[in-house]
Amino acid sequence: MPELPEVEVVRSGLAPAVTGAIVTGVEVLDRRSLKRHDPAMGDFESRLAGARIAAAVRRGKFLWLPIEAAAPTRPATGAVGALGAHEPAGTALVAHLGMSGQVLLRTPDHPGDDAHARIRIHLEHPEHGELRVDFVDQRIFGSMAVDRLIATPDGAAAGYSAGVTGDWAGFVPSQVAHIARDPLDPAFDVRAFLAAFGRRSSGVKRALLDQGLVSGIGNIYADESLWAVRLHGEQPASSVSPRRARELLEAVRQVLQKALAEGGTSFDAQYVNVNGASGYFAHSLNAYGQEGRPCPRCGTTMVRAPFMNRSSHFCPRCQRVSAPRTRANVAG
DNA sequence: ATACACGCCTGCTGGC
DNA sequence: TGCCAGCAGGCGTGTA
Repeated sequence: MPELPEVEVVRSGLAPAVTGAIVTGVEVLDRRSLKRHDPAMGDFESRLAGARIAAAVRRGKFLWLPIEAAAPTRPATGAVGALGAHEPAGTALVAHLGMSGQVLLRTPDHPGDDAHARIRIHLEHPEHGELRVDFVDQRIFGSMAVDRLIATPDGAAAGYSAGVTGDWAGFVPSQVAHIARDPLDPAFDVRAFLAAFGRRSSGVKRALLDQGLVSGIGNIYADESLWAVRLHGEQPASSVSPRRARELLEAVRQVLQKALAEGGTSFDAQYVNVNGASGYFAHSLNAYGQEGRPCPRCGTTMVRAPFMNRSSHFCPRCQRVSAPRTRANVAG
């Protein structure tokens, strides 16, 4: 369930069940799902055993659960607030769903019959009792890892956690540090984004998909956002005026928020929330997967074109590559 | 720093 | 029926 709305659906479903819970057991059924776990952190299972989960946080498509270890693993010298900007501040269980990952919340007696269950985490929650979190991932592009938390450069909360805050709030897993804030993050720097966007010579779609520039957007929501503002994905980002770039950003925000309100996009049972239920945004798609159908705006037949080893979907009439901005046509 | 090709995995679909 | 190419919502690395 890869893009921001789908990951947020998982985060919000997970949060009330796991916050405050203690890890009572970890089963790694396929170690390939630990490919992003740094062995220098120690054994994945024993790092988690006995830990208490403090929250569920998301930035872009990354999800993490800050944890308090069973026993202190660092000297209690100084308060958390006194930590230097680059000092480790605890750890987190990091999850990325890749292309086909699911995080399913279950009762402990749920049959473990998923063909692609890779990791099972057993929890004891003070109010909800025993729970099980199953990480299911057909293609194994996703992963789980225990990672150290490092301070955010801007000091702001590292990601979205629905207002739940703690000492971990200004800290991001080291493997997520290079990921830009997402467009729904209150600390998202619009001016910095517009400046960086305007310096890109590559097409606007490639720029939207660059998680180091702006996170959370994948192929579906890139196509939807570009359709909304009538931009062709191959239009060089540097040729788009700041005003148009701002409109694009606003379209991205609206598309993500609408998808989130509808529970995300599901095409099949592969993409579900923590209870295994599908979202409804697929019914609201205007561009993605609409090739051969009329453009909802102008009626022209929508097309699909190869793009970065996958596909772009757009209206050939509404969305055309325009001439680069020159001094002449900017002035005129 | 940015830009781009490629690899990582499994399973389904459509064409032959 | 069988086989195989092509396709799928993502990210990291290596190379210029």
